[in-house]
Amino acid sequence: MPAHVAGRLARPDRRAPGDLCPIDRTMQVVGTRSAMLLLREAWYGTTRFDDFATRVGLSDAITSARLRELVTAGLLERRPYREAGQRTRHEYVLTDSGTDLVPVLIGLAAWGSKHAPRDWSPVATHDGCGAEIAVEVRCGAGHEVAPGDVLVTG
Amino acid sequence: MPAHVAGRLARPDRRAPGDLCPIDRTMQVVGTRSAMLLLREAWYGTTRFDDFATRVGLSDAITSARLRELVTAGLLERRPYREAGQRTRHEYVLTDSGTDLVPVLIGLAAWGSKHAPRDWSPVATHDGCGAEIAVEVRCGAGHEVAPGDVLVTG
DNA sequence: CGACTGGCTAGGCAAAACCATAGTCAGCCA
DNA sequence: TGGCTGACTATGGTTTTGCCTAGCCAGTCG
Repeated sequence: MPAHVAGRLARPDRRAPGDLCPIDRTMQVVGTRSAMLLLREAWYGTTRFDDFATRVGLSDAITSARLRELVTAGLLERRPYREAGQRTRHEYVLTDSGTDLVPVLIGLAAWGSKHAPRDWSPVATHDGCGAEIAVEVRCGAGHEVAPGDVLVTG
Repeated sequence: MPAHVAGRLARPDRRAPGDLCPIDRTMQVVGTRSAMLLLREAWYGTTRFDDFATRVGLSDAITSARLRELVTAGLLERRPYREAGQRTRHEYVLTDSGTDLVPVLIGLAAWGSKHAPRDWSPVATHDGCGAEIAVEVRCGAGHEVAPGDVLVTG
């Protein structure tokens, strides 16, 4: 069931103005495989340049470029740290803005586990409680909302 | 707060095997701007080729290629229809698999509205109830789960 | 002092994503 | 019969994404 659409978006043959769509705007920032996977790693707690490159399987050049983009876009913070007897280095950690994207990561993972299965997928559970987690669409009144029960007003 | 990671994924310097990550697998299918925006349109109820191309602002060539990919990946269904006095045409509609991706679309839209604002963004509400909608991460026991309270076992 | 390591930067190149223009094809309408 | 429309396909070109190799720089270890 499709959503219901009202307002400027309702005419089926009219192009939505370029920067009107927030999905589009988000995809301009994190719409590459490398950006999403680096964010996944940051969510997993990876902070060091080499670990990002190795664990995601990206070249140094792409890792460097993408991390810098994510920092300037405000999803990651680059901050100095010093281990004992080591010189100052930088670590990359998720900002609040980056953390706001975690539900999207979980949604992508859930879709992949269900619709593009392999021998095996990681499982995400509620730490402590132990129950499996999922993303849900809910309204402010607490109802669970099906994709067909959404009204998009533009 | 990062997630907690257990199992094979836990060693910080070990590359996850290529097809291990379901986020990666999903991004291989819908990881382009054009694919996401075409899915958005399908969710909005668009079904006709020209409307997809016009409303998303894509060239015919990309629209054609991407729609075909989404059909073969099982996210859209292409089916014939006939209007009165017209010849048979094809329409593209979301499958159950494609509908499973709607929470991701809503999550991307929510992030864009909050962190990449413009003059104006569309608003998604619960049709009928009228309250604004959001994506939430919840466990099977019904708890709302923060990104830092997730345990990923791989 | 030189080697090694972590964290990059630079150069060259292939593949994918995208655009613009133009053409095709089927059937209905005049 | 010839034109129009919806839905494509084809061609040529640019930009982005990514890989690989190589090099750099700072500080620590031998």
